Amino acid sequence: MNFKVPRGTQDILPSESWKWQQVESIIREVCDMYRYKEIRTPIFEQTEVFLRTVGDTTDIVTKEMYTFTDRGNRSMTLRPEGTAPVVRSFVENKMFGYPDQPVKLYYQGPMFRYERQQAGRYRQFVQFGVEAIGSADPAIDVEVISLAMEVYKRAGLKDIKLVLNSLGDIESRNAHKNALVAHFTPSIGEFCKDCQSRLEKNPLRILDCKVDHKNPLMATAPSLTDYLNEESKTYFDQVKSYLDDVGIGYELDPNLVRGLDYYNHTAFEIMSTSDGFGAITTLCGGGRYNGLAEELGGPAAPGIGFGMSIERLLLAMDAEGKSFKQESELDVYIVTLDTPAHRKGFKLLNEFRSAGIRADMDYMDRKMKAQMKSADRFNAKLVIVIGEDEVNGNVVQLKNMGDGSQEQVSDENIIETIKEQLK
RNA sequence: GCGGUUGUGGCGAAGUGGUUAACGCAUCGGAUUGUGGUUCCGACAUUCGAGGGUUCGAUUCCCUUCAGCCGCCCCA
Repeated sequence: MNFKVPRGTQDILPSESWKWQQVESIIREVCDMYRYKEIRTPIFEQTEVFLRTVGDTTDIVTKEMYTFTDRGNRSMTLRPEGTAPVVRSFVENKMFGYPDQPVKLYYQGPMFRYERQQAGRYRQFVQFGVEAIGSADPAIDVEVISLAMEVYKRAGLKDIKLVLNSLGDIESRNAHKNALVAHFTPSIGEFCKDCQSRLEKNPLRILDCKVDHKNPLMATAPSLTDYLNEESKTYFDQVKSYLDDVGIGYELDPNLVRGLDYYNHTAFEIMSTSDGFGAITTLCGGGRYNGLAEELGGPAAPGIGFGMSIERLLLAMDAEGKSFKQESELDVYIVTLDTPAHRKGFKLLNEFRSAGIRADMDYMDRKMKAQMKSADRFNAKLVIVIGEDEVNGNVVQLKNMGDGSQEQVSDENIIETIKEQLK
């Protein structure tokens, strides 16, 4: 029997995991800079949390959730996204009563969606996200966007663009939705079957259909922008001018729709424009969700946030030929020639590590030459050679791998000498 | 969920209905009895994703299944 990782999941091996750690430290630094604090919520929630918020007609809920019944006969779901759990926690822990408002949180961890895998899409993926809850200031929409852009900037990405839209408030959105349905219903038969189901589920999506885009009804369809009421329009204008103020460029896309029901007003995506990227170019998606806290049983608390996939960030870096630099793995590699030397080396090894020196040695009983090759492969700065003479003389040979120089050092002085050479 | 495509050693990659499954990289050993990144020599797949079938015989043909990749729906 051969075991494999479940479809759509992956092992992140040491050859990759160090890159993840680099991204994670960028995330921590940027969030610290913006004063966002980490929150860690469970990996599964009561199914109802997602049904009520994400929307029971959305694809996520209807066909992508990992839902199971636990032994207490409760319906649980592996989280498909991060916002609903965070807002659930906000309400449950009464964060609306915290003195420092808005509450600014970030999270990072695996999300689960049962989808067919393709480039940049997995069934378990890691999402980093941010939520600012409690403020309806358009400036904080821009703070959140700016935070995301800063992460990409520090990762070295250049080929990215911000795409922006306003979904308006509930009133505007419903007015527009009704107009769309009225516009398309008489002739929906001319459209593809995807569009026919979109008419029911999410009529806005008909507008960016790849199959029917040349249908004349598309050009004459009511635009969401025209249906924004005064308040929504004003809010959107303010977001745009704050973006201008901080010098973040954007592209307006009146057809930009998010796949979760809880969004209103600001909606945005950050996409890769790099060649050689697959069909999935969205690196980050987010928006405003006023009303979500109430939906989860809390007081009215406006919020905005985004989610970004670490996998896609790494993919975008590859597509742009960007890479983190790998540091030297080792300060010292200990080469030993026989059993007594191996024992002495092992003892020294432990002393080195206690002294804060990164050290390792051979455990495969390899010949000296092979041990030297290992030291080279690990990019060790120094090598210590121990043979019969060194054991008897209470000394070691200390070799600098950079310039090839070598000196004999007594056992008592070895740690001090190494630290000196590592400076 | 739908369509297309691929699956040979740690990695990359040839190949054929027939008895030894190229080659390259990596690894290990030796040339050099205690010193790395070069060179030379040697070793390294009872096995060709898994299961079944056809056949005297299949890694090569057929079926099923699993997985990867690309795309659709949708999304991070």
